[in-house]
Amino acid sequence: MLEATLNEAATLKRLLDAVKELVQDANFECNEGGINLQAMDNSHVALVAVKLHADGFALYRCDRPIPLGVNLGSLTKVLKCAKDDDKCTLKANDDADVLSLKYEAHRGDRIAEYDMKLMDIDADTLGIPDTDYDARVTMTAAEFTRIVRDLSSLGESVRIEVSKEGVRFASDGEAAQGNILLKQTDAARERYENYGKDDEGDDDDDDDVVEVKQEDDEKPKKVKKEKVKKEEGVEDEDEEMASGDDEAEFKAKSEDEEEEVSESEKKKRKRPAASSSNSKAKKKAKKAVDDSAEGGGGGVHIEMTQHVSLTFSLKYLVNFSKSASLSDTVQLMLKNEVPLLVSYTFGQGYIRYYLAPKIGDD
Amino acid sequence: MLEATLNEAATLKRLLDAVKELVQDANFECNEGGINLQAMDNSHVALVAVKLHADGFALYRCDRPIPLGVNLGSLTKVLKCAKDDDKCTLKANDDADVLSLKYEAHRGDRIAEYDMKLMDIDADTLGIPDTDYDARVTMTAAEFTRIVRDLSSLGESVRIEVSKEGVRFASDGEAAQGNILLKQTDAARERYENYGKDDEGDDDDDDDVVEVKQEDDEKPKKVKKEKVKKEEGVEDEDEEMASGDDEAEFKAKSEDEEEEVSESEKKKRKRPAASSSNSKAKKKAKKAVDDSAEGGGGGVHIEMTQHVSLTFSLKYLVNFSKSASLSDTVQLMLKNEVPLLVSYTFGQGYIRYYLAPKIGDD
DNA sequence: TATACCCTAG
DNA sequence: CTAGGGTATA
Repeated sequence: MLEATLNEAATLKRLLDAVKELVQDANFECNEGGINLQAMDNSHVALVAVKLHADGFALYRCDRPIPLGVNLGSLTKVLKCAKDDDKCTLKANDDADVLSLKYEAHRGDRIAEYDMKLMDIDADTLGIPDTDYDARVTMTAAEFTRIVRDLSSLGESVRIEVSKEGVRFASDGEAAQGNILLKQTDAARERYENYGKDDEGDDDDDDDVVEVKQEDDEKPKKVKKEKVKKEEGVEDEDEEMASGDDEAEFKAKSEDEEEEVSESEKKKRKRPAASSSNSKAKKKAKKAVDDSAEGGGGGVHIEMTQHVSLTFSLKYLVNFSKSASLSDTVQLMLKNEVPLLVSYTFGQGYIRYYLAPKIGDD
Repeated sequence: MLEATLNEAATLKRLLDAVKELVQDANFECNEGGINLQAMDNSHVALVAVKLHADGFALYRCDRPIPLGVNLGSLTKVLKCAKDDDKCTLKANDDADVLSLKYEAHRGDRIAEYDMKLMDIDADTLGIPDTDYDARVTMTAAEFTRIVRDLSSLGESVRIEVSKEGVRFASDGEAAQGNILLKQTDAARERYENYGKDDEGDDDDDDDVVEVKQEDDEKPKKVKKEKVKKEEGVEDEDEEMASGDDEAEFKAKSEDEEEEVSESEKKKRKRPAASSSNSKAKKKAKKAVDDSAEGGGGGVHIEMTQHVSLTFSLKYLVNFSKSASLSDTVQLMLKNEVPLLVSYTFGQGYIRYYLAPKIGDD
């Protein structure tokens, strides 16, 4: 028996927007910790992982783990019937053959109820590698969206290169080639210095992190050659990655293993959504965050242990960037030869995309 | 070697918006005076001429004339990657096989560079007839846009009729016929009395111009039967106009003749952008100009030596009217049997369209 | 498949 | 009022 109430149906709508193009069907794994979704796209090049913390719900109850096999197209249709600010209650029985959605206007004078058929989906629970990334790039979600959309009009793929100088996105196309360099700025560094840190749990206190300051390119301040650690809350089995023809692929485990809620996850859930990324508080947060910079808050914050350069399909990145509606900020985690992690964290949880690099590039 | 910097990439973007649908490829003729573009549409019914004055650029350097053969589709794509307020620098070597565009955010934390392949384009430099038009109609660009868009939903073509009464746009369609009469108003006359005059050069001092005042239809004030002169800054060879099946056509010269910077052009460039049509100053200019009229500044200003009535394809006019983003004001120059000139003048230069009339109409 | 127009959302 | 997404068309 699952019963979960979201104060804003918009959260779900926005989540689905980005995911539904990647995968058609997916299991919403519900347990006491919240709701998780993990799925690969059909070509096994991209993986999406969504987490909605139980305590992000106005009401949450899940007696025992239930996988809800959802056709995302159907769910999108049903969610379209909700107004953005409707209170939204999900209900499913243990046999999980139907998902009931109830939309209530906050004034209480309107109640809509929908029942959606569920399906059995082979649990392709993926092992998400627990990677020690070499670079973490934090920037505004809007800027990331803009960049990948711009470049996608030129070419198929983008090379992302992180150096002390900044991060460079470069694409080659028939008609033109282009590259965008985002420099690290003090404003961005201050803005994002602690972004995502309290999300991560144990290590990654600021001393371990390599701070690359823009102005003294040759002697970055706090270089301690530890890796930029991340992803403690995720199982790290099946680290090997099968290489496809052109792009590496994720390999499905096809086992019914629940992603258990780790200690760090629990810690994360205690965080009082302080990271300025709640959808409601968006404008205000953005404004507050841009104390020194105006309009969009340019510049990036970079933490890195070594120079990385990888090439990715822009089609996927454009898709990922749709999640900008969920958070003002996006983080890119990179390491040569391994999948890129694109992470949007919002008050209620996160959505993370993993994208295998194109091979034979850098 | 060309190097030219625009303070706002938006200028180029807007220029391209209107031109790219008319022609696919065109030469940007760069010389010390600035950048010129001249091209016919595929059917040779319309001709577009763009001028960007050298001193309208924040920085301009062109050692010797270079024709940049540009695929406008590609350039549009590349320009899409610029934010409207980006500083935009164009660079090309003398061999002109690549055009480099650099976009810099004004904050400086974002630099994008694009290289676009250039191509050799047969220089179809057109002889633009130096026409003594019989009527000059000055109106707000927005009103013109509105009119041609309205009428284009009714029919294929519009008859434009200029009389002392005003200017009438009339279209016949299957379902309905409609016509719009814009009367000359004192407000419009005052507003536009000197519009374009300092752009034009030698003659056209106000005494030579036929002022048609609306209120005393039967005895217009200063009728001196000189022609309304125009287009001194343009070569006037190949005046003959070949007539096509339905519409007259422009005839290409197919010679590599540079449009040289005439004396009147040079005078024009000294003009301190006083004509209230800089893209930046748009809202303010419009407001200042609307002292007596509200919302868009209705009414037209008409100068004419004789009644004209011509019919044009609305499709083209709708296309031309996209240039309204460049200037608040548009001028129509008409003379029976010869192409209409639709002219938008903005701080940086102008864009002019010539459209052959439909034959067998009036 | 790419482009243009329309519509909706911010 | 502008921009982005979707749809429809070429």
